[in-house]
Amino acid sequence: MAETRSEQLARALEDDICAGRALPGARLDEQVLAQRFGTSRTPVREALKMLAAQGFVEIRPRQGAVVVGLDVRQVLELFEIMAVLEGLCARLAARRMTPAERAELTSVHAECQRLAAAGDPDVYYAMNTRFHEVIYAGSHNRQLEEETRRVRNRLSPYRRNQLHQLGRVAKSVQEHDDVVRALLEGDAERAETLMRRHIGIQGDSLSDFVSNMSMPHHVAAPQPSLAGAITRPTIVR
Amino acid sequence: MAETRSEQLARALEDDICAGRALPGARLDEQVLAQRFGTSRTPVREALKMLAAQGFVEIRPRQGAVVVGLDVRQVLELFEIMAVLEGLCARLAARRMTPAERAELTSVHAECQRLAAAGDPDVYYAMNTRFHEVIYAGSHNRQLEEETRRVRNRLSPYRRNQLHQLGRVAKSVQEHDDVVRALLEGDAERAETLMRRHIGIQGDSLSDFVSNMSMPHHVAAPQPSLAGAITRPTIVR
DNA sequence: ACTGGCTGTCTTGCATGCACGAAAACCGAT
DNA sequence: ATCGGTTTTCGTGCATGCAAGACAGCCAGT
Repeated sequence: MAETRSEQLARALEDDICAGRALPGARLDEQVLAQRFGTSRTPVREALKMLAAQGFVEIRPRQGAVVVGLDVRQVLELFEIMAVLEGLCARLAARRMTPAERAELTSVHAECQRLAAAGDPDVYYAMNTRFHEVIYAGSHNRQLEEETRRVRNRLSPYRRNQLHQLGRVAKSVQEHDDVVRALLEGDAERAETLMRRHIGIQGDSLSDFVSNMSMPHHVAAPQPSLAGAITRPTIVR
Repeated sequence: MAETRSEQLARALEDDICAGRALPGARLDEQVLAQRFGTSRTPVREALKMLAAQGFVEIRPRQGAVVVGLDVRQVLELFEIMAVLEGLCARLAARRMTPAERAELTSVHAECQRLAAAGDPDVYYAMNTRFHEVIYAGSHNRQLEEETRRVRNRLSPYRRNQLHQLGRVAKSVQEHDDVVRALLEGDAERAETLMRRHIGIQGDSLSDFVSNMSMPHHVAAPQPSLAGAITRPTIVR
């Protein structure tokens, strides 16, 4: 297998963050983590450094690591990036997807529609993620795939509840439908535009989102310097 | 100052890589680096982990770290990303740049023109970088700014000689001119399109570049597993 | 009571030590 | 001489130890 502990830890911690088990602002204590994972502090530290380099945690020298808390502005900034990245994925996918991939897309999209009708936003959320993943892969651009996924993951603590907006699921699946059509027709330009709109500011999902957010759960860092001020009791799990 | 050694090291190493002092494929020996920087291996390791997380180096467990060597395909992939990111910068900058920033842009652009006429590609290269930086900043989107710079840095080992192409400097500055015009007119759409073209595949800079490249200097990793096969003598400086 | 400084405690940052694994060096056999 | 297997060597991965810095609590002074 040949995977080092620090990598395992990094993945585990990133997962905790993305899944919302470690909330923004939560303190990540080296010793506690070391103990939880049954290692020494060293690999924990290395994992934290990696996550810091990717923007998932913030390490303030001599003050420890906390899960990054993004304020509204920063979230919007990331959405702007997300829109063009996903847009590019769609553009490239329209040109490059293999027949098998197109079939996969169609099938996942159908599943999305089914689950949307079913009505559970959380279940839909999972399939929605798969839908987008299929398009990332369809771009046949690994770097882009990784980059896009990374930004997506950074946002994930904040989008969790997005689909709980009334009617948002229906709208999402409708937008997917338009994207799929463009993709299958090979209309790269339109696919990109539609995807951008789906993710980006132009869709009203975002403004809903913002108004809902203004401090996502309870924590957050309006000023970076305040991020750690609210030192909550190291929950993480 | 409050900056940890591992951060300093990370910046120093990233700089070595971007500046071409550490070539793709070069082995980064922990002990050697530790000695050079007068520390123990620990902060060196942490720095390497950070760089690995950002895609600058690759750490193969138990086999040490090497500067990432991108093959042609991967470079093209990154250019595709670069194009949309810089395009977004331009789009946003067209709308958001302050008068002061617009003045700065104009002035840097003028300087570019002057240096282009002067004829030294390397001097122009530096000013060209500043030009793009002004636009990153003009986007008023910090996340985007960082992200774009990061991708740019990852590519930098490969673009160094790009401008040595005959006539490339003149073309570059001409494209800048078009971008600047769109920016100053506040034409976001056009600014984005032009910038995309400037960076991306549509400009012929890239195909020139590719034909010139096919293994940038001597090293490279067509197959990831081969990356370190060519273990060159740990130059780095 | 509130502010400012001091001290103690605790966590981080870095150094060092040790063991496992991989590559290189070696060696005998064909 | 080349090849397969062994041994040796060396570098990495992780554990541990130690010192400096940050925060909390305490105390004195206003």
